[in-house]
Amino acid sequence: MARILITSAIPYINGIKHLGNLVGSQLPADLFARYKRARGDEVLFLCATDEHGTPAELAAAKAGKPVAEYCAEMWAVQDALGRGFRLSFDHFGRSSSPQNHRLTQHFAGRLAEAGLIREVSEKQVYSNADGRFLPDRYIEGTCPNCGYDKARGDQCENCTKQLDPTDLINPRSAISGATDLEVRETKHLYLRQSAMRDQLRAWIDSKSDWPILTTSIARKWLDDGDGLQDRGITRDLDWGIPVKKGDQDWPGMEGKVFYVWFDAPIEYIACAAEWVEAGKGPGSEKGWERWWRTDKGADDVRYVQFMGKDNVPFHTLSFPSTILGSGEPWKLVDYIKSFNYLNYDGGQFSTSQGRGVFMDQALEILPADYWRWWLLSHVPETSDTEFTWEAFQQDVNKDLADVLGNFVSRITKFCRSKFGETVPEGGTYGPQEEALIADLETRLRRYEAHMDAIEIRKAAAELRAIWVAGNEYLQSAGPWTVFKEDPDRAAAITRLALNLIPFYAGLSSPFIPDAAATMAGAMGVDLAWHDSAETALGALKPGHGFSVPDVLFAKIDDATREDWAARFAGVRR
RNA sequence: GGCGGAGUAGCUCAGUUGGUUAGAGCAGCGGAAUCAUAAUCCGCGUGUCGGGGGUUCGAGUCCCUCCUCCGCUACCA
Repeated sequence: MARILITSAIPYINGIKHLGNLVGSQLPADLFARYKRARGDEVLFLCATDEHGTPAELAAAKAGKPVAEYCAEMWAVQDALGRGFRLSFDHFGRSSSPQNHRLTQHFAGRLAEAGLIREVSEKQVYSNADGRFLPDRYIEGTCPNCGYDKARGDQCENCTKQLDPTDLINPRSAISGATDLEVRETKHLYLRQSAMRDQLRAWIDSKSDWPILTTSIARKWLDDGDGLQDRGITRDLDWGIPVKKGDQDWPGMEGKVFYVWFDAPIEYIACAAEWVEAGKGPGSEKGWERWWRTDKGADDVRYVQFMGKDNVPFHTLSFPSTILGSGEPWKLVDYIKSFNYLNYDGGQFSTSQGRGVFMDQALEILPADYWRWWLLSHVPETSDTEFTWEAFQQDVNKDLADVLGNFVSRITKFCRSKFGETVPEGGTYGPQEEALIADLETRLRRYEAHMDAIEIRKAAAELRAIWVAGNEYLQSAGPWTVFKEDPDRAAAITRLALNLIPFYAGLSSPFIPDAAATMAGAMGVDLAWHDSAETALGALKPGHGFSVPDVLFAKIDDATREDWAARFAGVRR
């Protein structure tokens, strides 16, 4: 039994995530976690909310709430939506947790002792009206290059020229519009990533099995320009983890907090501690260390991270710098699965424009399984991919309703009408059944291989082919015709077809857990993964009772699809 | 501008280290069947593999160049 640690990139606290966010990390991570658990591995699957930073403070202010209260509420919303999508986190934590405070401060202290932290005094724009320092992109003004009047302090969107906030003509706060800005001196801590460059490169180079998307981004940062740059890890904000060296104060850094990208990945570790302290893990207080400390039992753990491509630099460079730089035996990631973007009907999903489908809306209109199946079978693994309502309707109707749902319906109803609601007795499996079993055995091996390799689209295609094989068999065996001449033979065919349902339920459960549970329940068995088609297809014995389930997947009709397409069009540019 | 990714059938996408007639699903057309959610099964694919040039006995696959789209560009996260 292998031990697998799985983390999904942690979603930012600021608002409800759209389906593009979901499919880019949490959903594929959940698929893998469910699969590995089904195969009998010991899995710890963690996710959390990423709560710190300027956008959280601003969102809270907009909502008229203290930031801690706002984050607590949004955490509850995201937690509920995650459960709605059947995301099977062992724990859904918060980067603002006391555990993360302690660990983040611990890592900073270790890095300081190792000489990997330097203090930098720098000038930053302060807005008196807003009472806060402004990140470069929260400053707007006129571009000195092209005259565009909504240029941001880091870059002009119009002419793409990179800017410094002091370059802007008539600068103003993007938050309030205030022009009462001044440049102030402030002191910050920098993580000396440049000193870690060779160590990081050697580590990246050793990962020959990683996707090109992952390693190429990492190498670009290592080699671009002057090479890997040191990175500021503190901010002048109220909401965050106070800057400390372990449990000691950090002279000169009073009132400052760690940068969200410093503390967010550490939450992967802290989340395991939250899991234990919430009483969900092993009893001992330090039980989480057997997942995270190679000197305390984590040496046999395989750690797999899931994330969108925009997160790769932080997971291949910044977070490993933190871990390696600590000099302590923390578990490093073994495999990074990164994803491209899902586009929405010819453009991007857009939170700010309300364009696309958001997690809460998706669950309002359809059960989670529909979304899980479509999103996972179209997950943007090798390139960006496209969501359209027409494709969604067609694919879901065909795959779930026609191929899988109807298979369950046709055989259970056929059996009920000819033999009653028990697995029929009589006849034996012959050459047709042996051929089917052999075919399924081959397909099952391929399906497992794709799932093990986290080749999600290929796995989905193979699973679908396994469903199709049931219809092919039924069609060629034709029990409805055979029944008239040879009821015993029809009974054997029906018995095998009924046995496919629990088999399909197990194999399908990582993709469509609710329907899988319904299928197993209707057949009066526990949901289980079957390693062998031959064993699985003889599991239900003659006389075993079952019930005809309700329609597993109702079809989406054209009028409904058009209605949704109009409702979620949002505002186009 | 720099770096990275992508451009393959009407649509969404596969195409390992270059090797026989470039594949799958959907959509479309034809047929079979009638157990079933009018659901299934079988058959049918000449597409300038973004354009151009090159290497090679042979290129979707390697090299050069150009075009288009997307992402990142270190103070959004």
